[in-house]
Amino acid sequence: MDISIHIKTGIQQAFQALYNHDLSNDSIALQPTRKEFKGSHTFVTFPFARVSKKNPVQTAEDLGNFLLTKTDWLKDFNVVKGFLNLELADKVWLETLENILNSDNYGHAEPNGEKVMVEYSSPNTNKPLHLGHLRNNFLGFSISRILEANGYEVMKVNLVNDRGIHICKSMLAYQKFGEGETPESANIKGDHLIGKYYVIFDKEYKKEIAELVEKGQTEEEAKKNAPLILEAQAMLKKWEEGDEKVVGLWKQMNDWVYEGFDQTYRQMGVSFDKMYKESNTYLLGKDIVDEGLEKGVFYKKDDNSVWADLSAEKLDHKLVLRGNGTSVYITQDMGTCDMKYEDLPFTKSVYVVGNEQDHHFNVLFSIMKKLGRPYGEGLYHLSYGMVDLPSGKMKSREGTVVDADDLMDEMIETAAARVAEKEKIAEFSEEEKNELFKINGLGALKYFLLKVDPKRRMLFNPEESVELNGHTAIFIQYTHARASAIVRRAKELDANAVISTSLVLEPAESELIGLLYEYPEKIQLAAKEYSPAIIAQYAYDLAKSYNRFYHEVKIFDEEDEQKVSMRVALTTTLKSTIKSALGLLGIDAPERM
RNA sequence: GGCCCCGUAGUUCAAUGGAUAGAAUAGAAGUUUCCUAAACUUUAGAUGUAGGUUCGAUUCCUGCCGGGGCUACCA
Repeated sequence: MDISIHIKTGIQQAFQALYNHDLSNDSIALQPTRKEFKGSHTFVTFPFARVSKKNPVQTAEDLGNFLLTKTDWLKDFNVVKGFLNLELADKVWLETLENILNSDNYGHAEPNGEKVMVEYSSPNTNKPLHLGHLRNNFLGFSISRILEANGYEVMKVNLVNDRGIHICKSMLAYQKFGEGETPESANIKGDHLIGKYYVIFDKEYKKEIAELVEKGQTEEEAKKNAPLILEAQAMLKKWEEGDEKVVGLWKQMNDWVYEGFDQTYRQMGVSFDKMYKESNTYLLGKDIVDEGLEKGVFYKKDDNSVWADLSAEKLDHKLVLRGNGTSVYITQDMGTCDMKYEDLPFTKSVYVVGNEQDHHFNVLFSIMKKLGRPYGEGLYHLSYGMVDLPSGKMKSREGTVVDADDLMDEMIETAAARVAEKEKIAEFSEEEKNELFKINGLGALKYFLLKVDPKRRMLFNPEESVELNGHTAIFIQYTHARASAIVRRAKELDANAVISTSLVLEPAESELIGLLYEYPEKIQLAAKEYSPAIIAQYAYDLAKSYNRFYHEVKIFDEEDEQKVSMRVALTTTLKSTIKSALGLLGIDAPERM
């Protein structure tokens, strides 16, 4: 049972009794009391002065007195200006703590019957994943976990861009310069091998352009006339016609790439329930164009091209079918929308895609709504900003792209260097050590990328992210490990982790429970706002509060048996909530480190 | 040009329209070598700019300045 339910119901009753006014549940906003005042929950009365027809202070006094006399969960209250600060009775805290302890999946909602599809990752099969993909994958995976915790049935999907001219570029370069090389023979991951040939294509292509320019062509002409690009285009045409040789090569190279991706995804700790491939979806959507014409959502120009007029939404006019009857990107996306809905009749569909496509999704969603799709209102673009590095911007053309595999390896190495110097893990086996370093390194990476508001462009500092102190995953993981140590020791001592209701809470303890009570609400909020950043902040707040709590408790633990068991109960609770919060971010919480 | 996003301590990030704008890190001063931690305490330091809306604005609205993105019959 959530504490705030008590309070909200009480306030509703008070408004009914005092002012004969029905207050809706949604209009009651409670906020944590500032630490310089007594109390845990604060109700702001300014907005209700016109209902009570009294000044905010008097309103707060009246409410406080009503709650104190008519309910049994309030210990005391104080009023500062229009702020009503509530001090809850000890039994409320104790009940809460007991609930948390007895609940298997505290903070997780019951199934709500709604289905949601989350699409993320969206790699191209012509090159390996890079730093930007890391933010994408972590966001997508974390959002999926958060939605699940909120009771949604979630389907995670990945729409792979496995066809098109850029794929042909890699294929062509391989055909010309590959000499039958394979991932095994070259001893590199499949996706890296393909990426290598994509770079080779670009290099050779540039050479050809330079030659043509020297012969008098303009740069623009040269780009169009270079033999390599013409060959690549011819290859794409053959692929579309189903040419056996081309398709065979395509399949072969795709297999290599997918093998490489699998490895990368496993390392990231993300997974998908279904893979979609553009080679299967790129022809979808033409029937929707016809439908849109019938419904008057689209119109046809003289040259037969089909357009959507979205000028009313400030989105201008958008082409949805070329004059020659072939589709554009958005045609395919419209079709994919419907296809997804057939796979899972969702109420929400989340697209985790970079903010450079904000406009595209505005257009797509607007069209689907106009077409009257039942899921139209549930379409959501989880847009995120670019990730910068201290060294500067990433540019694929200039070879300054940070490879995801390399970065993850480096993170693990750095974490190993930091954690190993602590000499606290001397008794660990090599295997245990490596496992721990992996958990630390990848946790640090995930946490750092997730703690920032997704829509903001952010700076990723690898060094800072693996600090043992500060706002980092390792700090939180370490807190979890310490909590685990206390619980372990308590078990050895046969200390009973049951709460005695006669206990009086020390300030540090009630503060800690006060933090814990907010947990379900935080998750709820995060799901609504699609923000793992809030979960990250919360995990950190918990870990930090543990330091204060720990020092307070230490003073008592030899003399006062009861306080020891309270400490164990609190520690157990803290441990499981930290673990749960980290779990929502896709981060492991080690038992020992 | 039009449209969208972002501007908060030196730096990296917070803040459902609420109280004195929070953390972390770097800096300054002090205590300690005990707890699985070079830790703990104290201190200094910020809302780009000009208006507007209201009991109250980092938050909402308008102009300006700065950064980024989009504005393809590319995907």
